[in-house]
Amino acid sequence: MHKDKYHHGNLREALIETAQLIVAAKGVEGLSLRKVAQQAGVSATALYSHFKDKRELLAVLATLGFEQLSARMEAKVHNQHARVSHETSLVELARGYVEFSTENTALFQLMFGREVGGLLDFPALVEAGEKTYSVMADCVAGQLRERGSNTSPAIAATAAWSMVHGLSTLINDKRVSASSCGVESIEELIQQVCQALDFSD
Amino acid sequence: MHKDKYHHGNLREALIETAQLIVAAKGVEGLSLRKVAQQAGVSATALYSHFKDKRELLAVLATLGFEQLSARMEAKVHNQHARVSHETSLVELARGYVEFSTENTALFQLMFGREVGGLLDFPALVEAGEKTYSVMADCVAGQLRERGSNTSPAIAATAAWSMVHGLSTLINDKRVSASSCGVESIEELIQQVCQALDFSD
DNA sequence: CGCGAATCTTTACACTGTAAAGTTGAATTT
DNA sequence: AAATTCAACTTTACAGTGTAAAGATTCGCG
Repeated sequence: MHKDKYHHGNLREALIETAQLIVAAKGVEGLSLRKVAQQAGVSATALYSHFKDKRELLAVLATLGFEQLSARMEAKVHNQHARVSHETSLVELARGYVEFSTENTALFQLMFGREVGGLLDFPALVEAGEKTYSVMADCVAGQLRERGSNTSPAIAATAAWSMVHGLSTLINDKRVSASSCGVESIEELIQQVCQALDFSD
Repeated sequence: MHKDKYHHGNLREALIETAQLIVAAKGVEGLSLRKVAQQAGVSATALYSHFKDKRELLAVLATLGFEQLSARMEAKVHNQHARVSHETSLVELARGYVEFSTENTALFQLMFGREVGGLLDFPALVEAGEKTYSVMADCVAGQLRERGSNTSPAIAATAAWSMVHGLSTLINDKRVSASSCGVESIEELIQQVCQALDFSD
């Protein structure tokens, strides 16, 4: 396919893929530039021709993560009417969010972790994050409209995002589980918690 | 006071204090054992007489953080009736939580960050985390009782914690702010968001 | 073809956590 | 009181990290 282009191939993409694999397998702290380089079959510092920093590589990974997350949530919301239940689309969106965070624990931690906190000087990353927010905000706004609520959409969106994000974090940190809440599954937990938020059906 | 005990003084406490200062000043990634040692006026590896690992030192910091956080929330809840407003104690508790997270950003990140995620094998840390949870759970349960709600206390506590924790995280990551939600202050934001949770007055 | 520039390698350095062995001095035993 | 033990601390050492600097290679363009 896309082999041996200029010098060795299109390194940049290869490095990103390798980095993604390492993060998924060993977590963020298991990612060293030298391992990425070695696993991509290239010299230790070759990376610096394509990325300014380790930070920049991480920023790219985080950006891709946000894009994945947005796509996941949108898919959930749009496919929602094909499902059995009469549940709210926010519940489905929340499921997408939580699922993403548990299926991609390390990436999720990277996206919201300390390293990215200081990475807000990467425009693409900021944009991807805002896109994620807007998916959530649109969903919430639609729901408010449907039920003729007069709550501020901005507040409601923030409340929803806070709750979904907090729940994801706490579940991943094993501080909360289905059994600790007396329900059968994470899916049910999400639905119940959304109900407490007064946003379910 | 407590100077020059055995060999050099009570190193353990001194190291902890130094580490706390460094974390507060430079963040978790700014903390290296060698800096701690140097700043405490001791050899680079002296630390290993009192801590097995860097992880263990971090676990201690996180534990102290949770204890601080619990105390802060409890104080807020108990002093609540002395305040002007007729607000719910959960709102006050949430303010305590968010305030703590913004006044101790780095520590908060440490407590819920990746390094601590893998630190659940420290019993004291686990216990301190559960204590924090129980403060929140008690507050929520009391409130449910007051208003004769039939929501499950476990679910309500999880919902409340999720929201408060998520909100803290998002504010600290600068993904949310008072102005982005169209309100004047963080205090007001918290109150509004709690209201959306259907837990305010 | 030749030249410039991008890509990649080599080498080097300061810094990290921590293992291992030596040193010290206080506490306990005899 | 002298000897011994043992925890606290230092020294030295090593492998691994990010990254700066300078050299080598090969691509694209004039």
